[in-house]
Amino acid sequence: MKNLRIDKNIAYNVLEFKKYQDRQTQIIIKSLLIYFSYSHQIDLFGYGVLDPHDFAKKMKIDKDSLFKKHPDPKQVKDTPLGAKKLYERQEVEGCFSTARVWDSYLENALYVLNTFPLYENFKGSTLDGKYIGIKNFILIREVQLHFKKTNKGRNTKIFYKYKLDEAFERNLRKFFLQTDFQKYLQFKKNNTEDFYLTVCNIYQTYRLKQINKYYWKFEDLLLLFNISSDLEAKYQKRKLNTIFKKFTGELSVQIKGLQFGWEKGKGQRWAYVPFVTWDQVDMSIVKYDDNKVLDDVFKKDLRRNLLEVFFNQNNRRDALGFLNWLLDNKVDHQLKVATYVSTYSMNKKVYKGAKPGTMAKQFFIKLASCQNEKEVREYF
DNA sequence: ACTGATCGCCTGTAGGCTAA
DNA sequence: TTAGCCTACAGGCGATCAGT
Repeated sequence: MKNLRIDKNIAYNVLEFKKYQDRQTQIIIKSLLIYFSYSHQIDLFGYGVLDPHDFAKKMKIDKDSLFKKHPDPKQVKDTPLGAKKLYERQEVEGCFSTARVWDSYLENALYVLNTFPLYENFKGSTLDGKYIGIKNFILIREVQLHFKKTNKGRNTKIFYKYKLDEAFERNLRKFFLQTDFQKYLQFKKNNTEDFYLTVCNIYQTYRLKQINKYYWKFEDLLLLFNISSDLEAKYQKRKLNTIFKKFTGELSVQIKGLQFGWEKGKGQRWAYVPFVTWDQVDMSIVKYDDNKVLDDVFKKDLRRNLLEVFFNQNNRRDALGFLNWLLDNKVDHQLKVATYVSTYSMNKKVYKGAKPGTMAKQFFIKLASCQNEKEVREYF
């Protein structure tokens, strides 16, 4: 799993996540969003299933810390009933009822994600004046807790299902940031994953504009790395330098010529304005990379949409059935072409100038000529 | 077989000191 | 101020053992 596409909002708003209670909760929330993006990308049969054990393993989180009881769950804080009544109800009705208190670290994180929107400030102007505003966006719409008895009724296995917000899902398709999942996990170990996302975001956004330098505010970086504001400035700078050093070492392959440095601000005695630069990238390479990624996105999108159609026609979701259905051009041909065309139109920015209907027909003819699953995978 | 608890090792980090 | 070196300490992780 090399390339992971995530919603750019996550990178633009890394500092926003700091408002979510404690560090552990922030880690879980961010990991959930990454995990959702990851699942959305790879899982053809993805219904938004969250198995806590798999989640912990993939995201390298200690599973005990997920099930541990949160000292100050948001649901308890929010209730007008008071904590005592809330827990009494759970006691009476059982924890597998609507009276359940979502008070483990994981469930609290899910609760927070579902009830606590991110905000974005914006400004604009009209003919006769200016305005500023705040808008919110939420990332998941719905969370369900599923439970079933296992081990002859002795244990209860739980897992969750979630529904992503439409806008979030759309962003995963169109407005995304490319990251390296392994690198993300690696930086998470040192609590520098936020900065990793930020750097990726800056690089990918600015290189398109042919800009190869970006300045930060010193204070913002301190906040990002949880560096105490009481510390003497030179020590703060030293900490930042050790982090910079690590990043240049780790990312020299991905970002050619990556370098961090300091400049003097206006009238400052010492250099305290941090910046990052990288080698200017040839635009033709950028375009080629982008097209490759977008083509990949389109195909995944198409696969997902075709699967929906297959499900609606046959009311089952088995992989083999789907494959056979795909390869047989006699079945639902019109539907398949229509699906191709509608998926295409959602991605049309990339493919403008071509005729989707013709492309669709050619696509399915070539698909039908595949001999086995391996060939299908290579082509599609 | 599966789960939970504990222990100790290892790694990464903070912070002090010094030389340049 | 910066860079390098050193030490003390905390948190993460795997190994091991005990209980169901």
